[in-house]
Amino acid sequence: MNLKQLSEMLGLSQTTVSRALNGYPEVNEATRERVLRAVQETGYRPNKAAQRLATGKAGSIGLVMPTAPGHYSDVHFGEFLTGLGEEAVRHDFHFVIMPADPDDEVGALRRLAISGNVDALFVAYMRGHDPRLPLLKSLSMPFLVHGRSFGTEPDYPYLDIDNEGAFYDATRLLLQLGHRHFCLLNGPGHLDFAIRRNKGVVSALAERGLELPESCVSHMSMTDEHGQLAMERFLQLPEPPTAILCSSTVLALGAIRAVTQAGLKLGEDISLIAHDDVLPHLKPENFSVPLTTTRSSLRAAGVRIAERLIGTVKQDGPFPEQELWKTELIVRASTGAAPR
Amino acid sequence: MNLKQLSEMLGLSQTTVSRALNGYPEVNEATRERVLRAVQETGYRPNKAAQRLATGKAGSIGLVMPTAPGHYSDVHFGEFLTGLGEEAVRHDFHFVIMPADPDDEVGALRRLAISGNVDALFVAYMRGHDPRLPLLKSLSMPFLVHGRSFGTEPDYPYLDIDNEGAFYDATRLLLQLGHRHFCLLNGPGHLDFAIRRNKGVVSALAERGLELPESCVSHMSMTDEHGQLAMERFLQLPEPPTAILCSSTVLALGAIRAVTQAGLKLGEDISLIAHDDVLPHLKPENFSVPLTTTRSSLRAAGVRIAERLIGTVKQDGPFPEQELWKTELIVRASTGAAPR
DNA sequence: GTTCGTTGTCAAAGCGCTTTGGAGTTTCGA
DNA sequence: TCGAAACTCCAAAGCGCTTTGACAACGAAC
Repeated sequence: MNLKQLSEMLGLSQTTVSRALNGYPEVNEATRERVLRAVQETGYRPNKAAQRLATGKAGSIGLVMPTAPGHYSDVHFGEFLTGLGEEAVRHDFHFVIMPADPDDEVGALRRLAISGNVDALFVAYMRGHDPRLPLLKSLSMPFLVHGRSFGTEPDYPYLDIDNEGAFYDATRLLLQLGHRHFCLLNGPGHLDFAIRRNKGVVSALAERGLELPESCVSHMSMTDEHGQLAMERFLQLPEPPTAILCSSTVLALGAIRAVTQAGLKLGEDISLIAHDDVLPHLKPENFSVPLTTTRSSLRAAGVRIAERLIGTVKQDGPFPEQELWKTELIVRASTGAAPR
Repeated sequence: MNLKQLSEMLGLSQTTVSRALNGYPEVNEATRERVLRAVQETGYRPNKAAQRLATGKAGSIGLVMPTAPGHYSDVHFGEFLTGLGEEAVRHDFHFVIMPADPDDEVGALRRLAISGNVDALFVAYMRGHDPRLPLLKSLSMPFLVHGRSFGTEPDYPYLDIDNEGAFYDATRLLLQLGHRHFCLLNGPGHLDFAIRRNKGVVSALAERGLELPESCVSHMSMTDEHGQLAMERFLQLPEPPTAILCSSTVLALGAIRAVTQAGLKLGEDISLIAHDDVLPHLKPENFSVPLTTTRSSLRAAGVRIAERLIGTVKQDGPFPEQELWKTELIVRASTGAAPR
């Protein structure tokens, strides 16, 4: 069933039917209702490709999903996507996901943009000096980035959390508890959030005249396995840490395993604060020793980003160009006074 | 830059340029190279919407993502998607993801199909008597389901793992170890895999004249929190279990927490076998007591499904209509002889 | 009675691509 | 030398929709 058939069936022109469907005023209410009823009965749905071709819009936002045989799927990605979807469904928007080799993200993004398949772009996993930013700016298509790109002028629309502040606050709390030996279990070093969290820790330590030696920082993709490995290494250090900052509850999972296996008690021998993205399957309050965390909901960020992006496409704006969300520091049992 | 501009630039007709690009034989090799070079230089990319309108195909597979404010994002979903993507990227296919209220999955699927946005459909999270199946069959669009639908004639293309066999084997192993009191920590009861795993356990027990009382089965969405709750309940039973079958390593995470907190030793006081989807962030060999599992890679299933689906669209087939993958039973330390 | 807005409708152009049905050139065997 | 068979290439139609510009029909205003 297409427009032509529908309009012939109704004895109307395609113009009138189209207008009736799209809420234009210059059509008789009786006619409009007749059309609407026919649509109900026939189950007619406009062909999106044709609609897009004619209008240039089709209610979709595009994103690139890095993927390759050895590439870890990221728990955080799914959670974020759910947030995006939660909002998108309210506006009858959909996503076009272009899988891409991690080495070719820029190319994939360009292809996606000029494929004419999407109205707006979303990018995440920002890196320092991210090469996608210049491309996005040159594209004349709405976009929004989740996170920021360290080292790039922040003159692009983004939504980020205050990673530096979160880890600054967390470190400060641990310092107040008397800790002096810190380790940072961070995400991949080229990612923006990792850079900023690092910075937060370093500057809090610097206020007390302390440093964060390179041997006390680990940069790895955020799986529990990596958490365990890194933690085991930390515990081998000549001066083992009593305080751990951790970029994800997933990493913490592994790290705590290493702590326990070393016969140490979390919250007593060693304190740990992790960043909590509020993953529904991994709640910090459910850890055997409940985790002190910096918290910010990844899903909520997804919802908000979809809201802004869709609003921009529909020109519902104006939206703030840039948003920086504060995190909450929630104290539970995994932090305690430094052992002496 | 569009076809018209490109062809004018080259002094050729649109026909010839189009044919040169799409590998048709009736074009001079020299001309083809000239076209290809121009494409390189200008960065021309055909408009997908137009392509789709003209051909009816556009290299995309569609799926519905259930999502709502209270709805759990599923770790398994992300992992599976990564698998799909891994294969799709090789064929320059992309996904169209339509988020939908969980109550309206059938409607969303229909809308997605007749939107003309996709060449093929994929569905998962199959339920018993799944209402999407009749729709799919009536749609005359290629589709593939992950899993099966209990109670429906299996006359549709699917890829599934042998859930019943897996849990039958697992139960049998535990029986051989002397266990007599079983509990099953299963996924949501309306889902097909949960039904079949239940069946596997029941039939293995029946061979020994044992039953699985309703109080010994839990049906919950697969989060570690639910795992803990259910396990706590099991441990309160007048006759507490010594053997646990568990539908996911995520559930196992919580269950083991409950076991430990109850002062019981995994692999001694209580044995547990979990199904392992090979989630990269949750490896059974890394649990404090390594987990005995039935294993089948979710990502591999994603790759295979994309392969079949894309092959069908491109008519590369023939592919087997139905595939049933065996799982592996891998024995680690979480299973041991029944305590007496 | 003519003129002028309104209102409701339509025919046709156009979005960027593929594909059908030729048509002009060469090539080659008879 | 000629006609048939390749080779190359092209003009135009068509995919299903939106949107522009025009046109009747109808009162209201002059």
